[in-house]
Amino acid sequence: MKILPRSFYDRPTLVVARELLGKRLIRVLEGVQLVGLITEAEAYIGEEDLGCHAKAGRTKRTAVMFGPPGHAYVYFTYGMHWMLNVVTESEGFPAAVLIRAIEPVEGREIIDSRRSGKDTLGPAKLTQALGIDGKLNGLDLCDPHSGLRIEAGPSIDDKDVITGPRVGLYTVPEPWKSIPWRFRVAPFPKKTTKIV
DNA sequence: AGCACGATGCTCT
DNA sequence: GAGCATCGTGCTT
Repeated sequence: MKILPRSFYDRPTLVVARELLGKRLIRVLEGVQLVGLITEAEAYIGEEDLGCHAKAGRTKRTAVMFGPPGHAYVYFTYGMHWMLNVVTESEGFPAAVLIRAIEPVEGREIIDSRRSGKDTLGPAKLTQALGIDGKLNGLDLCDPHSGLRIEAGPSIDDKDVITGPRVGLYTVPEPWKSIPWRFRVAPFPKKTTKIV
């Protein structure tokens, strides 16, 4: 119900990436609401960041990142995968947060069937699970009637947040390759620790 | 459990 | 024409 306002996104990208953890990602697909809690995100910040698509400047593909905050930047890669990002910072400054993983909390049956019972921990996995593709590029996430939007969710304590280098930037030079702009919620323990 | 690899097409040089 | 902000499979330990 509490949709995140545009001011949430109009802030430093690292702050937005951290605070997106635990938020409710809502996708309305064929009239059914699917919801996942965001559990992993990465920041891509400006033309100086050589891991960010905006390093190439303003192109047809990166135009959305240069636009106003609170919109979806959805792009296609590896010949088969869609990636979901949310645009951050003021209009004119290209930056975004890649959503890398969700934990399904609503519409699980549909999500599971779209994933053939497999997990949603991975940027291409969650877009497949929620039916997100290039048609949603540029969509306003702050519009309560959008088929894709983000609402407030459970707060995540700092002690449960793990940071580290962004994933998959094999040929990106330092310091961008290793800079710790990845944020994820510590995995829920599968087993209680064995006491001897 | 961990690594290597192929799939597959769009974007920018 | 090269390079991808990846995933699933299949093979090795």
